[in-house]
Amino acid sequence: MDASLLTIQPNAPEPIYRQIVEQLRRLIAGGQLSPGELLPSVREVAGFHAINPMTVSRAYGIAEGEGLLERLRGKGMAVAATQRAAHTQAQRLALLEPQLLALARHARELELPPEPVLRRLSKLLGE
Amino acid sequence: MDASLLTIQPNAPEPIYRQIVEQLRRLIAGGQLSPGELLPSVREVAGFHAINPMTVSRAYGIAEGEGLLERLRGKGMAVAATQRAAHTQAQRLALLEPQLLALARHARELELPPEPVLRRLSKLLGE
DNA sequence: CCATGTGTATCAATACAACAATACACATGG
DNA sequence: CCATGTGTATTGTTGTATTGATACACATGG
Repeated sequence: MDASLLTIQPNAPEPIYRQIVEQLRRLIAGGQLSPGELLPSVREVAGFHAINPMTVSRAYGIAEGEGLLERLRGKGMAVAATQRAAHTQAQRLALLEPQLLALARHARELELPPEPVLRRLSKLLGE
Repeated sequence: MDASLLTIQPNAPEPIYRQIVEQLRRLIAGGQLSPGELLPSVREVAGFHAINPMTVSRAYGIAEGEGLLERLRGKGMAVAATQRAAHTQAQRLALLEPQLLALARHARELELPPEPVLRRLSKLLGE
């Protein structure tokens, strides 16, 4: 894996370390990261995105605590072998559920009918 | 408007005062709150949701600064008369755009095809 | 052996959010 | 007039979170 695969937005309200964790979770579930695959080092990610190494370390530590990654002493962090190559579609969809719920709630507050929302999302998904 | 119309999640990562502002923005754009309509008082909202009055005041102040609300001295806060009764559908859809973009990006990281995502959202919107 | 590469423990600095307790200016309504 | 209702400025405190700088322990590989 290359450090450029990660997308970091330093100015987003969501903290950087959590952006990394969530992104790792999805990339692993989706199969873009395979079990055993070595991740870029803390310093490599930090240098590439101009952030602090400790911020990356924190993200890695949390991901390890969740069983997403495992430490290879002296080597670095790798995708945990206990992770399946890719989750089922239903499992992956479940990871989107909170976001889908929030979106539906906001659409209701905006009194938006389903169609235009679905149409717009459909367009964004097809790119 | 009743204080119960607002939904507050004290444990959410998003700060309370911003939850209120964003919610007001959508309720006004959607027309559930009409121009001139009086909002529940700071103390009323705070009491109902067991939060600090100053937190509500802060939200009201920001909403006023954005032109969503206006102060009626001695009365309280009301939906600004400059707000149209309801925005056009396109305007309201635009308020969802950031969320839709994030959702599309996450779906791509999960390697999810459009169909199941759209199907799930469709179900949530129709309730 | 030791230079080099891992991750990270530790401490500090900063910012932010929420709460609490007042006090104040203002308008309303009896 | 004045009790009561608005919102808000002020000050202080608390708790949490985020990021950063530094130094360290450890394993690898020549």
